[in-house]
Amino acid sequence: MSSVAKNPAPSDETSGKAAEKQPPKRIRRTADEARRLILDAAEARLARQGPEGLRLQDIARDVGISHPAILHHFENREGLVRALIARTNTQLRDSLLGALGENDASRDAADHIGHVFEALSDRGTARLLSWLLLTGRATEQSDAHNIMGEIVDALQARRTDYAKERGKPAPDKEDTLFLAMLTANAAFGEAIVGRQLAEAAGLDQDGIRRFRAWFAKLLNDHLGDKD
Amino acid sequence: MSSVAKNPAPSDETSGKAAEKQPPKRIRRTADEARRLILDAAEARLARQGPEGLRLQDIARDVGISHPAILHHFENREGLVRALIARTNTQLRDSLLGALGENDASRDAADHIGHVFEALSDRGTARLLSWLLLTGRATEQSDAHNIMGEIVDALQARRTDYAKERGKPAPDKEDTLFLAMLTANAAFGEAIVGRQLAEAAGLDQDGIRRFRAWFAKLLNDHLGDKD
DNA sequence: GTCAATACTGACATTCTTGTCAATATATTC
DNA sequence: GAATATATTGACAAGAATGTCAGTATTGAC
Repeated sequence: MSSVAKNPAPSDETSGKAAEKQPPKRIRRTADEARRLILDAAEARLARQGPEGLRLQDIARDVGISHPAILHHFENREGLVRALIARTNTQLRDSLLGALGENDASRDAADHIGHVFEALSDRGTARLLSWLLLTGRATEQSDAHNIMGEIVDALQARRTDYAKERGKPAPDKEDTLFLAMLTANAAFGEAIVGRQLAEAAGLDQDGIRRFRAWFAKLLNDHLGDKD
Repeated sequence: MSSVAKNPAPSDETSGKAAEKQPPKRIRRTADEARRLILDAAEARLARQGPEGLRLQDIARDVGISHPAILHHFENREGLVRALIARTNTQLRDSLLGALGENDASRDAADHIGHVFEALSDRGTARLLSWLLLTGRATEQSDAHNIMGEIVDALQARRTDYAKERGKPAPDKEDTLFLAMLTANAAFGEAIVGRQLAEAAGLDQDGIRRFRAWFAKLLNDHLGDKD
C-alpha cells in the first residue's frame, strides 16, 4: 500500500535512475522545536486572518507538516489554543515588566506608553488576546490577573520612589491602577479599531505616532499635577 | 410525503379527537419583521458566545424558524453578517451623534464619556464590532469612516462655540480628533479587557464607575488647560 | 372566491474540519 | 549495528455547517 513515493520531495522523476532509493527525507524536529514552529504559525494566522483563520490544516501547511502532527503535539485543537494563550501571556508579561524594571530613571512616561502600545498593538498580541477573550477562553486563566497586578505594583513602586525623592507623599494607588487600566484599554482599543479610526481620520503612520505622543503628554501632565 | 403533522405545535395528541384537522399554523411574518428578529437573535448570540456562536441553525432555533428561512432573507451567511454590521453601525451612529447633538450646554465631558462607554461597552456593541473588525469584515465598509468623521466634526464645532463665547481661539482640530480617538479606543478596550482587568484589580461595579469618572476628569483637566 | 406572491419548511447534498489509527522514518542509546 | 522511543504521515471516520430545492402555507389583491 503506497510504499512507493512517500513524501520524497516533489521531484518528478519518472522511475529513478538506477538504484536511487530516494530516502523519504522526512524532517524530524525535537518536540519543543516542533511546538514552537506550530505556535508561531498559529499566531501568525490568527493575527492575519482572525479567529476563523485558525484551522489545523492551514497551520500545518504553513509549517510544512501534516495536521495530525499538530494533534500529536497538542492533543487537540483546544490544547493548541490553550498553549497559545499561555505563551502569549508569558511573552507579554516579560515584555512589559522587563521594560518597566530596567534602568530606572532613563525612561519617561512617553517611552513606557510607546512600549506598551508596541507590545500590545503593533505586534498582533492584543488582537490575539482580544479574540481569546471574546471567545471567553482566557476567563478562568489566572495569568492575566497576575500580570495586571504585577505591573500596577511595579508602577506604584516607581511612583513612590519618585515622590519620596522630592519629599512628597506617595501617590494614590488607585490612581496608578487607573493609569495602567487606561493605557491597557487604549492599547487594546487601538489594536482593534485604531487602524480603522486613523484611516477614517486621514491619519498616516506619523499621525498615529503623534497620537501616542499626545496621549503620553496627557498622562505626563496628570503625573506632573499629582507627583 | 409527510402531509401529516407538519409543524403543528408540539402538542402530543395521539391521533386527533374526531376531525380536528389541526391546521399547520405556520407563523408568517413580514419580511422586515423576520429580518429584525433574526438580526436580534444573531446579535444576542454574538454578544453571549462570541464569534463561534454565530451558527445559522442556532439562530434559527432561537427565533423559532428553520435555518433555510434565514438564508431566504439574507441570501447567505455572509449576507447576514453584513446586515448585522450595517445595523450595528447605524444604531451606534444614532446613539453617539444623538447624545452629542441634544441640549447643548447641559452635558459636560463626564456625561459624554459615560455615554460613549455605555453605547460601546455596556451593551455588547463594541464586542460585536470588535469581532467584525478582527475578522477583517468591516474593512471595506465605509460606514465606520463616516461615523468617526461626523463625531469629530460635531465635537470640534462644540469646542469652537465654547471657545468663541470666551473670546479664545478655536482649539486645534487634531486635538479634538485625538480626544475622540482616545475615548473610542478606551471604550473598545474596556469592552474587551475591561472586565478582566477590573476583576484582576479587585474592582467592583462601583470601581469601574470611579475609573470612568477618573478618565472624564483627566480629559476635563486637559480641556480646561486648552479651552 | 380565486389567484399571485412569497415566507417558510423538510430533506438532502456538499464541503469542511477535527480527530483516530496503523504504519513509517528518524534520532538516540546501548 | 540493533533496539527503543517518538515525531511524522496518509487514509479514513464522524460530525457539523452552509447551501439547494421542490413543495407547502399564508397573506393580500382583484
